Amino acid sequence: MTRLLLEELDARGLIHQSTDRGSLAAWLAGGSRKVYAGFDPTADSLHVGSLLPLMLLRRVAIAGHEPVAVVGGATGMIGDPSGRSEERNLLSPEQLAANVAGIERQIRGLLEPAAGPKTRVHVVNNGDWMRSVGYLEFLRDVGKHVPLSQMLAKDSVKSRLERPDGGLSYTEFSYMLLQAWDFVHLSDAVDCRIQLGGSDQWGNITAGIELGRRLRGRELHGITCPLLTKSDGTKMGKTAEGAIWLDPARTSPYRFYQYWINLDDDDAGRCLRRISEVPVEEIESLDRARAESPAARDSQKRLAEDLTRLVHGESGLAAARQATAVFFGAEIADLDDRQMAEIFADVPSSEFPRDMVERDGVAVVELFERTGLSATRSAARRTIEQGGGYVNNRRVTDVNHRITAADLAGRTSIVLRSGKKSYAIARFREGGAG
RNA sequence: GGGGAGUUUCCCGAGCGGUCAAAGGGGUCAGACUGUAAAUCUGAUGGCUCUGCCUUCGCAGGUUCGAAUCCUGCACUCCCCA
Repeated sequence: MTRLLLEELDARGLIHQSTDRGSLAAWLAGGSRKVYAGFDPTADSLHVGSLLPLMLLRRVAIAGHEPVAVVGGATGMIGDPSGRSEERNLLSPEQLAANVAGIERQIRGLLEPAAGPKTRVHVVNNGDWMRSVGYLEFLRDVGKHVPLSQMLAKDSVKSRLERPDGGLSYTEFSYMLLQAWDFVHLSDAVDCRIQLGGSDQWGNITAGIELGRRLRGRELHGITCPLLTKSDGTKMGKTAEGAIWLDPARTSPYRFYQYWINLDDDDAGRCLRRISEVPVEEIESLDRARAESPAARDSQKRLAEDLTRLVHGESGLAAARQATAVFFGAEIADLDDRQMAEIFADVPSSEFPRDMVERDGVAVVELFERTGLSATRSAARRTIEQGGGYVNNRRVTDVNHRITAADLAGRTSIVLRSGKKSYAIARFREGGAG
């Protein structure tokens, strides 16, 4: 067993609120304990926003306890109103099942490597125990023990009721009962007595603790961590292009890596502590380095490296780094088509017939226009005349240059670039469409 | 119903017979600088088979060697008086 869980969480600023610290520590000290956190199946992949609870569970595993990840196949039918300003849209059961499956896979992939040989990783779906519970039964066995006054007093409920457009359906209102019952169920089933969550989960967690006491006379514990927001006030993991996902098919390892690289200095420090596994001592020295020479971006690099390796593995990190080198000017040569495809996964590509590059080839300006990199040939000409046109990352100096087979990187492709960051791939295939 | 003002290139906005693809600003795109940031500076900004050619100034027609600029009609917008 490495560092004690609570000490580690403290050192990383991960504890916002918790139930009685003394009994929490005593319970954890008694052996390998189960600790749970829940995940909403709102999509078939988790995104950066879910990294915080996920990493909390990894820390649980690393500290020698057993993480219990609950995927909300049942609660996802309802939608958690906590931290939301509007009523959620309901997902179809099919969609939900697909989401649950995708998320379960991701969670296992991240948690299992963190667990020692004797530590079990539990990934469960609350749909499995909720489905068989009847409505009347639930009202008698659970609802009866939850005072309405307590439910109404929760911030998540109050804030919604106080809104002028005053929306909170009975369905969403009931959400906390389901989550409370999850907690009690887990304490019955696997003796799980601790729940982790973001600070917006406090109300749901305490509801479960309360229910455990009333129904079972059992002491349950809860810890919330501060919500991770960016210094500019926007949500973590959201960019202009959309959310940053953990699924490489949705967000390539390169873009994932770049997201962390581009973080503001303050955010980088906070993320290192809260979601990376970089040791605290190292983070402190990175803090100092950042204060002295922010331009080096050591913190961002370390953060990006740690998280990309964790989520996408060593090969994903290598791909992200290679792509970074290429995107920041490294000449493109000796890359096979497969590597090209990986690096340029996010780049729009167009296909052309092979004979276009035979003999005299095509004019660069035409290719810039046909790939959509430039709106018109005139625009392409201007870009090149001003020194902003690149072929395989080598600046094009002659506006009248023609692309021939000799210019191809790899067997079939060529990488065009306009300015610093607009890329397009042109592929020339035997019989390829124009 | 009466009187007046207007419609310009992505946007705002100058132009009022040739030197107008059309000032200036914004935006955008390149370049330099820089921390893969912000700011700043420089250049470009209708199209093309590009030292030239073609198409643009609400729409249609007319005057003229020549029209975004003048005339006629039409459409739309705005303002003032009833």
